[in-house]
Amino acid sequence: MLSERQKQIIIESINVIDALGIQGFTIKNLAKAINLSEAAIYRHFKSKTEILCAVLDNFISISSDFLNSIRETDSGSLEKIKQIFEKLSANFSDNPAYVSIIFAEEIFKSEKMLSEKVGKILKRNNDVFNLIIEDGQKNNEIEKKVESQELTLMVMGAFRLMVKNWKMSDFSFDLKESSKKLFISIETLVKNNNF
Amino acid sequence: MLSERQKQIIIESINVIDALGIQGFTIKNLAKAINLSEAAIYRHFKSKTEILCAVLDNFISISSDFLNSIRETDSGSLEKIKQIFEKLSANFSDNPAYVSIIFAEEIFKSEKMLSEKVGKILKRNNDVFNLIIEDGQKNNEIEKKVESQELTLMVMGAFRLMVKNWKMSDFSFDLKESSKKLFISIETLVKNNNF
DNA sequence: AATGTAAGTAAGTATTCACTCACAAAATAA
DNA sequence: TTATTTTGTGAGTGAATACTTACTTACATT
Repeated sequence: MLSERQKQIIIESINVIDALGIQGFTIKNLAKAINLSEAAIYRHFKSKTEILCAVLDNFISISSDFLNSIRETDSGSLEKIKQIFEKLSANFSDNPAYVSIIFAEEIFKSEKMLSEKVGKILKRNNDVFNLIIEDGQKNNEIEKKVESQELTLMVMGAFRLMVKNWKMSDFSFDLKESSKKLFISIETLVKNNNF
Repeated sequence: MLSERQKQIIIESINVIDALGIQGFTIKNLAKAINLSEAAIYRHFKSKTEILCAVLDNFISISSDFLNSIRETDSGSLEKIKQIFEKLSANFSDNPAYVSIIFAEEIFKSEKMLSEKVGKILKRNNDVFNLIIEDGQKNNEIEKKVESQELTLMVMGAFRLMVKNWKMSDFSFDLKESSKKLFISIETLVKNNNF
């Protein structure tokens, strides 16, 4: 289990990366953010790589719980996608620093173990959407003229690009509102009307 | 104008960033890739930031020419999108290292000027797609139930995610084929059938 | 042949990096 | 109280960083 100090280090690491980029993520800057000596950091993590690893594991565990809880509900496929959009946009609005971590896979290129972990996150998210959409097609809820993998690309891709635009614009629009609007558009396009 | 040596430095910079990430993009590694001394680099660029700046300018000029040439043709909107998809996927297939640069906006966080430049690239690409889609809606070629900005998010977002997946999978599938498939799916969904 | 210049280098500079170590204070256990 | 463990620190380490300096070489122009 993670100690309180370790959790704090993870949170501040995300903040430092968000503010200064991966090049600004140094032990010195991290220690300054926590108001601790550099040496003290090493009482809680044995290396910088281990900190980055913990940052990713933290994200994996949070999003796993969330995705599983949605998959288990007995709502329809479109309703599930709507819930994912709502939850994710709410989370990012509350904690914008997370965006830097989640959409900047290149950050973790330094270590093979880290970039593999990121690859798995991306693949798992893809699989979750794909399963939901496949179910929707079987239930005649979602358009069947287009393969589920292509629909997944559009749904995930559009959401990711929206979040990226939000960040690049310095969070100048309401992400939750945009997210709602995007979902309605997606629903309009992919809903099966021939049934 | 850029000298031959400067062009070489730009190309090798892209290769180094692609291979080692932004953290591995050091003057030492760059010099090694060109087989030149570190000091010699500074005969051609006065700083590392200036090299990164040249890398971005190089990309801007290439893609500007390309996007403008497509916008000027008198093909339909969907045909234009198809051409963009074809051209981009062909370019990435020929020069995979470029993907690292174009989809890794975080690389350029170190300097404000660089990150602004990246923001402008993203916005311009968005505007190009948006204009094409708006035209298509006016001509009753593209579905009007969904706003053009939302369609733009889906088209650009899906394409970007496809390229990202390609890279994360170590280029394990044929990008040009996937791109073709994605376009057909998009066409199926957004084509106006009520006219 | 003499001169100017572009393009190169070896060997530095100062600074920053991740990380270590000897030791001290504080919390916990006996 | 005393002993032990946990958590902290200041002052280092060697390696790496971007960049500079003093100097050399290759070559074109006069």
